[in-house]
Amino acid sequence: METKKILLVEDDTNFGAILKDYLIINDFDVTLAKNGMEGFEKFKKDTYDLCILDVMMPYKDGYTLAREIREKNQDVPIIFLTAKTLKEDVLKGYKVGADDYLNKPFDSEVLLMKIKAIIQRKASEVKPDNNKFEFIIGRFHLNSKLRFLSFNGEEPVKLSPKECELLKMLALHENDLMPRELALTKIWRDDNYFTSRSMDVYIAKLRKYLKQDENVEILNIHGEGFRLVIKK
Amino acid sequence: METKKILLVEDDTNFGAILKDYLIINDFDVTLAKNGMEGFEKFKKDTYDLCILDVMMPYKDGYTLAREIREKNQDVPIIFLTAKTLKEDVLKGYKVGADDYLNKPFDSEVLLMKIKAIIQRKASEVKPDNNKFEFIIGRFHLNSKLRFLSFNGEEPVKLSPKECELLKMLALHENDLMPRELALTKIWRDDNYFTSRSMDVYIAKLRKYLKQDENVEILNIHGEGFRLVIKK
DNA sequence: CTTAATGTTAATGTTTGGTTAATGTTGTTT
DNA sequence: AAACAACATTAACCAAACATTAACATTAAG
Repeated sequence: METKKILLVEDDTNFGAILKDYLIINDFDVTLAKNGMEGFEKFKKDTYDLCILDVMMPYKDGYTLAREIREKNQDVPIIFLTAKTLKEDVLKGYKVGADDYLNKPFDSEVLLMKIKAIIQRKASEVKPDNNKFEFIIGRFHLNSKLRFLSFNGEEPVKLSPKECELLKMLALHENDLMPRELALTKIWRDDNYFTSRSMDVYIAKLRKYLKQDENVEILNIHGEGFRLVIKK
Repeated sequence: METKKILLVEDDTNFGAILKDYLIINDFDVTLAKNGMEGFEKFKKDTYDLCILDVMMPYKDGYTLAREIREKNQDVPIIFLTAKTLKEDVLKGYKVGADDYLNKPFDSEVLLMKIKAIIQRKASEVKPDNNKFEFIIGRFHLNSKLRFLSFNGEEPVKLSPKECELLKMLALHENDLMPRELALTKIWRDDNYFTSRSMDVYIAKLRKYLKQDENVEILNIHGEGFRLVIKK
């Protein structure tokens, strides 16, 4: 399974760092934010599989942050950490859309268990939503579930995961701009010089496949992204 | 929503009765059992939407009961109630296939919240037909109840439990992707490096059986899962 | 012009899968 | 309680698939 990204928002710097390290050791990709403000900024900049929020924080508490996150994204799982055991708080947390609730001090293994359970659960829920997997691209036919690309109904070629996701994303923006940044944050889940170059390599690969059909091509929009054009 | 049936297994008669009444007031149809034995009997006799099991019980503890229930039914949600907070117990519970874990004393509203969340979640999960147990796979015939696999109507071979479940799951996704993760979470109830390798070993075993029929094969979709293809 | 962005191919690095065999585990028989 | 049978997991080794990085060429934009 690919490494999952976790946004951890915790104002206790010490505790936050320890928890972050523990999660990293357990194969998660963890981003730590020290308060609600920072947490929200980081949330907007990237795509996370899970958010772990401390409830009691200065400036912006966990509930408020959770509500903001929910506005942007109804699906990311949220786990609250809290020292309080008041049931009103627990209920409030669930109301805001929490997936789970942990009282401090908690056992790290239990947290790990819950994280795995929640991520797994979400994975199976998201599937039906993600169910568009057949695309017509000129005389090509893409099946992004089986990662098959066939030309003119011929024997299909197999695409690699990245090739496939990228082509799918281009197809979703057919004849329109597919921003570079979008592909990088959604597919590469990271936006830097190297992932960007890696993406260019994949564009080249896709062009090679697609050149069979002279009416299909991937154009670059300098500094912005790419455009899959399909002439008719 | 129609009334949901809950099986409540709790040896403390007093507490059990109170909890039962509370749940009935909240529109659930509750069956109370006083111990693991009785709980299992009642489970077999009816179909429940949820099981709430006390962990500490005489004769048959909650874990053992959960395991027996899981053998019969991989899908019913199970919630454990326990006075113990030992992490080993919590982990053990999750391993047996628990959906949640509540420490006594717990707040009844919180329990209600969890029950609703869990029932809703299960309802939204797509259910492949679980009662089906006869499959035609090319010239093979699989009976997943008896765990028999026969070729061309010849004398059947006996499959091990894991071989059988895996083949069944592949057959349920005939010619389509059977995600790795699905098999791991449903059959192995755990998704890690070792269970994943274990699954690969079983794929190899199945391929050995299936190679008698040149029109049947198990293909890999790198990083995603497997595909049982049946050429016609 | 000059710089930053992109195009492309090849080389290098990393992860996943295929397979067989050895080792654990569990429950049953002697 | 030793031996076994049936099954499951782990180890080990290899190959294939995939992804990233490097290197160099080309192009767009100010």
